[in-house]
Amino acid sequence: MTHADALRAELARAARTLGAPDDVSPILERPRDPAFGDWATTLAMTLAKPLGKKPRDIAEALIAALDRPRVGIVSAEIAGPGFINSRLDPGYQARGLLQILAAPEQWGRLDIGHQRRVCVEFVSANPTGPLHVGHGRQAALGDAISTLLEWTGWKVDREFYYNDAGAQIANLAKSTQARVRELAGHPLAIPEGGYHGAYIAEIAERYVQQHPDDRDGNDLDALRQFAVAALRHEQDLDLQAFGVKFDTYYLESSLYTDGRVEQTVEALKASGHTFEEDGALFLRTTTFGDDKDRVMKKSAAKGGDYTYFVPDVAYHVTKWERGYTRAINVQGADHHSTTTRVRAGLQALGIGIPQGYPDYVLHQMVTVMKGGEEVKISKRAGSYVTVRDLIDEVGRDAVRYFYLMRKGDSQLVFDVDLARSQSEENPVYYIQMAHARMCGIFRVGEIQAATVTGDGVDLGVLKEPAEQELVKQLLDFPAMVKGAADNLEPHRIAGWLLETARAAHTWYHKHHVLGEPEAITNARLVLARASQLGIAAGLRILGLSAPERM
RNA sequence: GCGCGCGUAGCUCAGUUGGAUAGAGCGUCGGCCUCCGGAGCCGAAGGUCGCAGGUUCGAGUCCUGCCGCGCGCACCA
Repeated sequence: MTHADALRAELARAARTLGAPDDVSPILERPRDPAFGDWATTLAMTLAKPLGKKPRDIAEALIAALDRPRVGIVSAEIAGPGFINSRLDPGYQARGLLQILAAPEQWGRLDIGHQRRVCVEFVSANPTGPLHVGHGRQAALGDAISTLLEWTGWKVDREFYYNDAGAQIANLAKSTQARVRELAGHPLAIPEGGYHGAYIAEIAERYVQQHPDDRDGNDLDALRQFAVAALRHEQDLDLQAFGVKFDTYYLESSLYTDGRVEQTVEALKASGHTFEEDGALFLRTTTFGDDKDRVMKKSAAKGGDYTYFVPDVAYHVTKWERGYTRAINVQGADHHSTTTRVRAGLQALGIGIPQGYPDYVLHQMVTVMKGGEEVKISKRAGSYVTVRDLIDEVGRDAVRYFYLMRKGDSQLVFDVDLARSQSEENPVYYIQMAHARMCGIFRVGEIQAATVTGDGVDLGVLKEPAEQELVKQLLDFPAMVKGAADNLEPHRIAGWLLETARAAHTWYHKHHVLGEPEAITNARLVLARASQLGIAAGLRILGLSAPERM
């Protein structure tokens, strides 16, 4: 239980003595201006209507009813239309830091999920090329969202869905074939819609080395397997460089080989939500909110294949059957039309899957600028910037932070030159520097940081404004983690880290820890240790390193 | 045309679920190194929160209508 929880409970108790309903839930805010105090509540204003009294009168009665010493309040006053601004005893407030020192691994963790299982699917790139900057955003987002859910008590599996079946893979095989034949002296003939990137030619060269008996590239099946394996390996290396690990790789092709696609189609037919028209099989998705019905199986004239969303529905059935009561898919906004279709398919099956299943976190497009011009991302034309290009140029931590510092649903302009030139000025170094500085204090003072527990230390001496700001900022962490997890918005962590780093730098610059009177030094060592641990915790959620020196 | 997202400082973006005088980074300008790391600190300039209405004690935030940008709207994936 944090201090804010205790304060809310006390406010609610006081409110009930005035006749407020039992379920009253006071809202606490940090005032924008510290001059207003440490906490503000709008409780009196929200009670004005139900109690039929003026906000300021209610505020007065509330203050009188509060057991102030119990929650460390030293002063409370009414402001504006009915805010109650309260100030806390510095020592009382700072004692919250002891929670961080006592159990650093637990700090900021909550149990909302009760270890229920959730599947977070992200990246899921077709194995038809290396990962580009758009996949990078997904990798950073998906990984951070997964970690946030772990911190709030969910049992998370990170899953990568391989679209290793279908038309794009056929294109890949034929493109590789064209390159193999080029090596054998034939004119280059990349098929319509094929892949032109240089990496295809490299794969072709290796194919010929390992398949000397097929210099003319006649074995399309072997070409396909070879190319897919090569590109999966490439993508694995990209993810490794980015520090992202998956628990499960699910292959689309397996849905065909184990009969799940057929089973799903039969079940949908049996549900009565399908119909045939012009020789094609349709799912009546309009019943479930779609704006038109969708083809499931193409007519014989068009090849008779299933459209892509049919295996996608079968795939999501497996998520449900594998025990994930919650599923989150991180995807680019260009795929947003699929959400309606997949959900419609799952509803049509009528097997008890909840309506909003799965959740989607859609992120807007990433535009790449290089040399002052937009780089058009086209795998087929072979012009794009890969995740590994970025990592090589600005470093893993900076790339991750860059992706995560803004909300997913705003468009992201990734200016490669800027990211590179700013690498010295990048906020991530500012944050990591704050962490390193805190570590530096212990290094210089030759103090084992872990031995600082705060036992017997009077934290009431942390009275400087810069100290109190830093204390409040650190103690806000658990609430901020909860907000970020509830909304699946890791960028809130990035913002918190920046503010915390700023508060830490300011404090560090104004006040010394070592060489002060013993009582001061001891209290400030607690604050330094708590800052170091708090910043490290935030960095860890985003998948960034917390260096002890830079 | 329809659906989703976005429009906030010169640029890139936050804005704690409707709160008080709208913030940060970069850029620009001006200060600060005997001092636990200057990869830092302090300060200044810079805003019609796209436009117009509405809801209420109170709107950048919610509703409606416009304008602009992006992405979707296949028997492509």
